[in-house]
Amino acid sequence: MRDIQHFKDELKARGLRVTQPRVAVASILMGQEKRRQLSPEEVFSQIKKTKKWNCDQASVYRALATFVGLKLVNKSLFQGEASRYALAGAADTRAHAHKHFFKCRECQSVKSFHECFVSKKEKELENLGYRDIAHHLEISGVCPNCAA
Amino acid sequence: MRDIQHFKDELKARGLRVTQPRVAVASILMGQEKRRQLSPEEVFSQIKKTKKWNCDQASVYRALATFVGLKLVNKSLFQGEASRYALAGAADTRAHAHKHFFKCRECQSVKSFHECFVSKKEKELENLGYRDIAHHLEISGVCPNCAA
DNA sequence: CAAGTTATTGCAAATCATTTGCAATAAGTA
DNA sequence: TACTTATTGCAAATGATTTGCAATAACTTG
Repeated sequence: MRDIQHFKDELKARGLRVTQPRVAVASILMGQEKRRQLSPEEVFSQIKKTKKWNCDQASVYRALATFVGLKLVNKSLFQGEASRYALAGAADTRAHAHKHFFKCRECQSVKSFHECFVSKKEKELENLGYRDIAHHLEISGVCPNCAA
Repeated sequence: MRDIQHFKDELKARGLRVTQPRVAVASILMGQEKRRQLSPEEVFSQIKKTKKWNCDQASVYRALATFVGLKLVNKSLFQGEASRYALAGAADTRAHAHKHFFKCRECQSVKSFHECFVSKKEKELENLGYRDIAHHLEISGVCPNCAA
């Protein structure tokens, strides 16, 4: 699960090619501590640092989109900011793959909640016939530190 | 509350000027049926239709931002789309001012929930010392109609 | 109500994240 | 090893939103 091989297998399983940019993006995300979320720009610059080949931003965007499609990577958005990506949970812990974040408008610190406030509603909707439900939640404010 | 005068009063109360773009933006939003959400572009083109003066997009954006700051207008986002704005609830029904939406990826129809799934969590955070908490939630998927 | 002050505007140009067209390239296949 | 085509790198385009700035119009005050 935490192995690059998993990514390769998933790609092949869908008939997608295991390419240099995809492998690089996957490794970068895997290399983050506690699944830190990275922006495409951050991923890109980390790849450039290795100088293994002449990678392009567009390819990073494409690779990230591909992985999101494969549900191997989660995308989060904070209003007015670049999107951020992080490894999705292991396939067998899908329930915990989804997290929400609080972001402090002062110090930019991020606190994450390991619970999903919407899942209950999503199940309701599914029972009503809704399909392929996805959601994005962003919470912001001023953290206790900065409020003081 | 549903009167343009309310907007004017709020502006004055904060030492902001009652200007042509602001009044126009407020009226447009008030003119929507069931608080339909409009994009800045939609607001702008409606203003242009009146041809009352030579209004600029930038002024619309600024007016909307101003009203959001005054909490007279709510802003919603759907990933990858322009932001959308609608009148906030009346001041005395603040609790219901906040809504969430489900958007169908096929037919683009929007269903709104008159409940907030996050308010409970927000209260918790407030008790922990967090301040000025705000959030944005977007739910998307395929509605029963399109799923069929 | 006229003159003065300055918040706001219209306009144009700039950002910024993200996307796209396309010819060149490299991954998977036969 | 040659072939087919998905994917890339590059460059340019998008599209929403923002910003600098001089001109203007809202308030304030005398």
